[in-house]
Amino acid sequence: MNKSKEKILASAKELFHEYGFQQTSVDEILKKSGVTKSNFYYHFKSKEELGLIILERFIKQYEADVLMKTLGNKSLSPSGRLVEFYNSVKTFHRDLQNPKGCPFGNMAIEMSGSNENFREKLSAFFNSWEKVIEECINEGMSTGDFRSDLHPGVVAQLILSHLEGAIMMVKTHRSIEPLSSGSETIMRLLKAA
Amino acid sequence: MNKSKEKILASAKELFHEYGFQQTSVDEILKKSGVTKSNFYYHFKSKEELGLIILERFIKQYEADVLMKTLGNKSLSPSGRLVEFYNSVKTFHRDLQNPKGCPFGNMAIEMSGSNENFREKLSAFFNSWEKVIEECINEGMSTGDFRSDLHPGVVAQLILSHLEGAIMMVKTHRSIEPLSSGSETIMRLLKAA
DNA sequence: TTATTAGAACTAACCAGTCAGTACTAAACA
DNA sequence: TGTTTAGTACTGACTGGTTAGTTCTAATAA
Repeated sequence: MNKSKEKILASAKELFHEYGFQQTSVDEILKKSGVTKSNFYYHFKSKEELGLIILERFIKQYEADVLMKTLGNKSLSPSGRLVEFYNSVKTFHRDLQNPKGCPFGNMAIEMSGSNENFREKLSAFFNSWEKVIEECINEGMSTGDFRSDLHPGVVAQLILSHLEGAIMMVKTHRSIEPLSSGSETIMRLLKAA
Repeated sequence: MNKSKEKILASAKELFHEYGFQQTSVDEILKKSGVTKSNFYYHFKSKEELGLIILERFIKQYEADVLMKTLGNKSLSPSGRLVEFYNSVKTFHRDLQNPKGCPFGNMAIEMSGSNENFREKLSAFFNSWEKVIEECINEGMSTGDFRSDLHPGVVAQLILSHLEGAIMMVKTHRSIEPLSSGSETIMRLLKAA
């Protein structure tokens, strides 16, 4: 059931990632999904509502499919988890013919200045993402995986900031290099002496 | 002379930074600058041409007013230059009531996927920015300011990626903290043992 | 004279969003 | 059994407004 609604969600998710929220018109979503405009407004009260629903879904999916399976994988060592996390991010961005950037980072830059609903959701998600990294770093400092002369929270913040910036560079230079070489350097800088 | 042209350039520069290129209409630029539409198209053949000219000007201004005066200030030690650079970036973003993000990073995310002219200019600028950082790091490794067990180019790339990501976080969280604490951590990680 | 500016009317495409009405299904009723 | 009712999903035509860009005439400044 709700075949049209799911088609809209799937098409819009792709278009928002590739072109951004504001640069994607409702008509383009309609064209891609093959749904009529009136049906669209039967399922969603506005384009903004659709965008927020897609963002929420994407966050939940990312937490379950990426964060929990890499940074939260307790069967690996803390440094092994971080490496796995970087690998999955690299795979996500390398598989694209022309890199579309981080869905969350793109939206944060595009929407934070003009829409508080998007900004608040993204700010909260970045915080929780940071927390997941922090836990991994904290454990790695105990086990001796990582140097322990820094605050885990500060290191986690640095890792996430760097990741978002590196993905921006991947998109701008059309090359995976800034992410792969940057993540390797982060791993080296974090190694215990 | 060219009073109208300069007014257009100044108004559009601010609007592009605050709302982005695509989200700023020509009519809004006209309203802010007090120039008529026919006059606008007398000076610029299109909105895209205006955007590219503003980007070029902004790059040159940034290289002269920020990069050369901080990272290129040979009267300071290499680590002193890097600290000065971070200070000037922090000041730029802290002075804003609500942070608008990095003009170059914003534009890179907004335009890289849809306009090759913007993407190429931004990619080239990020490369040259990286080179300026690399020179400072390289010299700092010789003087003993920085640890020298890493390639200066790779470190420079990491610094720039992190900076852009941190500014994204400043914009999203509406707080300067990710940038100030991140830059401090970078300085610590780079210190010679 | 030549460069610049003003003004206003215009186009064609696009924008988000609305509307009255249709089609189908399934349960409730009599 | 046949009839009513209700909810869900859907449609095509439409509205009012905005977009970048054009075309004209006429005034003003260097």
